[in-house]
Amino acid sequence: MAPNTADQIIDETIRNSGLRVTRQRRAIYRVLSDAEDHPDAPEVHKRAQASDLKVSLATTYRTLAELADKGVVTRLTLEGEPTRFETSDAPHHDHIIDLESGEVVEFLSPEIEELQRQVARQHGYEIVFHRLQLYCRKKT
Amino acid sequence: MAPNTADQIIDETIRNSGLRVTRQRRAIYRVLSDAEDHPDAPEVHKRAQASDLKVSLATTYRTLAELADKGVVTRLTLEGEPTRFETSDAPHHDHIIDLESGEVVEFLSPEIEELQRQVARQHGYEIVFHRLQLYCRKKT
DNA sequence: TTAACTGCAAAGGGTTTGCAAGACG
DNA sequence: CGTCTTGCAAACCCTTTGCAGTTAA
Repeated sequence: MAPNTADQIIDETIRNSGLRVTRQRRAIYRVLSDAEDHPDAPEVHKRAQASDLKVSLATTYRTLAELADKGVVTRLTLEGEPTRFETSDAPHHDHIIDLESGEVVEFLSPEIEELQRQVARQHGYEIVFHRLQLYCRKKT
Repeated sequence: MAPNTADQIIDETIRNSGLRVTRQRRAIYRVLSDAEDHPDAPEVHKRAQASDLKVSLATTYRTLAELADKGVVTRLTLEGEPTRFETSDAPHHDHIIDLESGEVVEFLSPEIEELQRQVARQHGYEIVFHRLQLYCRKKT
């Protein structure tokens, strides 16, 4: 029977990735699940603290790295700032970064994705993953 | 009268960016000028040493940062590795990263560029700069 | 001459790791 | 219970910085 509550889904996600389910990992993954934005590791740590449990910063880094390696979480590496994280459950998307506010907007462009595949193919490659970031300012 | 030797062009480039021309900066910029690949700062330092002159690592970092801020040099920020550098004199291009060998291949796609502009516009933005990286493996 | 630049060595910031104690399965 | 995980603190790596001496213009 399929899991039905958010918590069950979280546990399942962690377990399916081959890791033991611990309170710390649950708390960390939930932070990303709930996040509207794209927090970095210290920020995830801070939010995880806000729950009942005490999670160390080391465990936060370790867990984020593990989950990212398992593909359950995605690293967002921006120019000149610490790595941010997001869950991988949303469909694939890329990012617009507002240079003034730092806000990050997600977008999806199947046309660009297709052209990327073509470009890669022309060079004898196939894409494993890609990063597309548009550093923008609000149009006047 | 326009500069005619490679060395004169290098000096001109540095001077035009508003910086004094020093032997260190000349050596550092020349390393990037000559590079076929995309070296990081310690590698640029190592190559600059290979010339006559002794350049410190601190100066290498400082110079690369200055030249990047002036737009003469471009930072290449890849996933999980130190920042690499390239001169900005080549026309704009994006990068394919070979995950096996670490090799970086440059490519150009006006179609993708145009689609990017459209996407940004749809979200009320205009692009200041962008990064597109295709992490690939050789097609079998 | 004098403001800009360099080298050195020490500091910094983000991230990782060794180890002993604790918890999941 | 055995193994995986955690917390702590120390270590790490890449990069930046303060300062005294040097150099381009």
